[in-house]
Amino acid sequence: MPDNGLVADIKNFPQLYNVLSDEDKEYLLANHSVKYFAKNEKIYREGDKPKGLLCLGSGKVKVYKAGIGGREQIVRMVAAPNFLGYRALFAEEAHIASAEAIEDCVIYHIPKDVIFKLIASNRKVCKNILKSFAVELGFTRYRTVSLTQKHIRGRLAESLLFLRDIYGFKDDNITLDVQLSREDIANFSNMTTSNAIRTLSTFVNEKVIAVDGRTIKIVDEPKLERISKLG
Amino acid sequence: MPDNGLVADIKNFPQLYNVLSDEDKEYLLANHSVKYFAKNEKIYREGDKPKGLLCLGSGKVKVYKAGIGGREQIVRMVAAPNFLGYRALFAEEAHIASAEAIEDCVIYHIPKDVIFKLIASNRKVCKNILKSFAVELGFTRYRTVSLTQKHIRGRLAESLLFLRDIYGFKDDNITLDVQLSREDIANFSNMTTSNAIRTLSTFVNEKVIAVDGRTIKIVDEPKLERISKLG
DNA sequence: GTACATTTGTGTTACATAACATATTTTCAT
DNA sequence: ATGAAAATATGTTATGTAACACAAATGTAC
Repeated sequence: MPDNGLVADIKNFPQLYNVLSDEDKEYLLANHSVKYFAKNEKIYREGDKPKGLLCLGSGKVKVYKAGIGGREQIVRMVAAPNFLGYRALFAEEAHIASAEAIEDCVIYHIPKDVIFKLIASNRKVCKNILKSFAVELGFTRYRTVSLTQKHIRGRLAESLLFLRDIYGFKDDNITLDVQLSREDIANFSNMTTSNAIRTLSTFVNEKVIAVDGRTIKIVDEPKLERISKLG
Repeated sequence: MPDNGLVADIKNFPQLYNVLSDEDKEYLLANHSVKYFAKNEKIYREGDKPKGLLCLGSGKVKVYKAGIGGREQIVRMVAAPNFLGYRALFAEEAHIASAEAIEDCVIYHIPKDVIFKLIASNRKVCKNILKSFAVELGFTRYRTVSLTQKHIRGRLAESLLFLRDIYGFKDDNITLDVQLSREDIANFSNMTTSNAIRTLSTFVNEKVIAVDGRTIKIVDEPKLERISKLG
């Protein structure tokens, strides 16, 4: 059992469980499995065929694609609770990205036919999945524009703000509640690791952020927003 | 009436009409409207609230976002028949992109409550929309990686191949069945207009394509694929 | 505790591409 | 037809960032 404080129970996955009828709840409880993934463990790989719907119950996950020359691009950072790897399932294709735990994770696996039955019997399930898609497509399109058009400083600032939006702060309201390597930060911001390190240093010098190892504090949020906006 | 040879009838929109029960078909026929858009006419704008589901019955549409300094980025090229502007509807947000007809278009408009009723009463409608989302999210993620990582030649080659995939060839099996300005090609390929023009010229010199005004012929398809792959 | 691998940090160089300038051609309104 | 505006074409320069090289710090295995 991972020691992340959360009970490994699909009842804690509101997007799905909370909208079901009592009958469907029973059906779901009897027809899903719980899986644990350790930090750095791969959850699925590009090319794998999805066998069902994954729900991230607790932990954090990065979803990334191999680009030109093996350079990896992180296309999604996932916080719990959230659907995972569902694009390939509903497109009826193989996965076009890989997913890796960046913290110990609990994942609920719902077989393909089970989730399709639930979608058919419950309109809210369908609506929630549609909404997840719609929100994620919006995010992805937004990112396409900013990753291609913003300069390094703007891209990095934006990425830090996204990490804040996705994972939030620790109790001090300033420390990002996620630990990433410089390489991950670079792959999320479409830049080389060198440039991510260099630009983080610049931000520290400008007192926009504070860095201690992999711990990042956002010291001057308005300024970071400004850097992100300006591009 | 636009002279595009297609009958303006939602019965010709298979993703939706073909999967409905007789009862739902009647309901849909009685509860939708048909709209015509001339070439270059805006269909919706960033910030508009969607009032229903749009279905592109005939014609061609570009969907684009305003980027840094007003620089526009085409995020989707749409061929008929296809859903349009549905992301904002299901995300329950305003449009984050604009849509413009690049040819005369026929568009069916289905009010919000009508489409949600159809989704609730028919599992195939839901499945088709989920699939549209899944496919488009896949496309968008793929694009994010190639637009950020490929070099100019690779990006342009890939864009031309996407136009082939989306709109196909004319009867000669070589001429792309879509007419775009150099600026649109640039905005679809994430480069300046100058560089789009320059690189198209290079491709012509290398006998990969042939250009006559806005008409583009793909002369050496394998070579174009190679340029796209290499990046 | 030492050796080794990995991650982080910094300076330098090379290069792709945006920005700019300008010319030419096409389109369109009158 | 004619002038104005828009689109297309091409050369030059400036600049941001990747690539490379290397050093220091940190983590890990034995």
